[in-house]
Amino acid sequence: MNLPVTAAHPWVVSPALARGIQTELAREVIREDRLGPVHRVAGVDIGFEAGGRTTRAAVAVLDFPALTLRERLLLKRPTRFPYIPGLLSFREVPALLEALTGLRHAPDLILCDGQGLAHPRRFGLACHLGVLSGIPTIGVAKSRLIGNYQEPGPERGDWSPLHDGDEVIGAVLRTRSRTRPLFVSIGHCVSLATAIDYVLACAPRYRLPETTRAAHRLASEKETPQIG
DNA sequence: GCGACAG
DNA sequence: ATCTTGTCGC
Repeated sequence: MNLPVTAAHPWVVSPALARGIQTELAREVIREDRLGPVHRVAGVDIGFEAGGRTTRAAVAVLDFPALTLRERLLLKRPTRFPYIPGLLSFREVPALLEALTGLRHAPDLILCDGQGLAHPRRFGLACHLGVLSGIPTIGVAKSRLIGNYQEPGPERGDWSPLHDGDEVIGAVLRTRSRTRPLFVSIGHCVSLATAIDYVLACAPRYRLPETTRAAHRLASEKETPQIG
C-alpha cells in the first residue's frame, strides 16, 4: 500500500527535542472535515512483550458501517523510546506507521488509542499519526491527559466539552450508559463533531470502539504455535 | 517545591 | 502498558 507519508524526522531524540518537534508539527494538523466516504475504519494499538523490550504494533481494519473484520496486521520491533507522559507518540508511532504501510488497502479513517488535540502542545498520538500518514484520524483515550470537564450525563451519547482554559480541546463521551466515558479529540482532518459521530458509530455495544477492541486483542494475543 | 501524568 | 484470580454487579 502507498501511504502519502510526510518526510519523517528522527525518533530517537531527547525529551526536549521531541517536544520541539511536536510544537512544529502541530502547525500541520487540520482540524476540519477533509475526509471522503468512509468504507474502511482502522483501529491501532500497541502491546509489549519480553519485559517491554519488544513493541507489538497492531492494526485492525473493519468495514464501515458493518464493523466486520476485513484485515489485521501485527508487526514487532525493538522498543526504543520510554513512556513519558506527553511523548507517547515517540514510543508508538514509528511502529504503527510501518504497520500501516504493510496493509493491503489504506483505511479511510483511523481511531487511535490515545489523545489527539487534547495534549499540552495540541499534538497527541492521533495528530502525529494523522499528519505523518496523511490519513484522517481521531483520538480515543480511556483516560485524561490534560483538560477540565463536567461529568457528562449517564446515557450513551451524552457528552461534555473538555477544555484547557477557554479552548475546547476534546469531548468526554459516554459510549455506553452508566459506564466510564471516553476522551475523544481531533486527530487530523476530522472535526470534533464528526469525531464524536464516528466513535459512537464504531462503539454500538461496548465502551470501546470495535476497531480498538480488535486491534487490542491482536496486540496482546498470546503466541500461538503455527502449523505448516 | 508539589502534584498530575494518554499507554 | 504489564504483573494476575476471583469476584461484584447488571
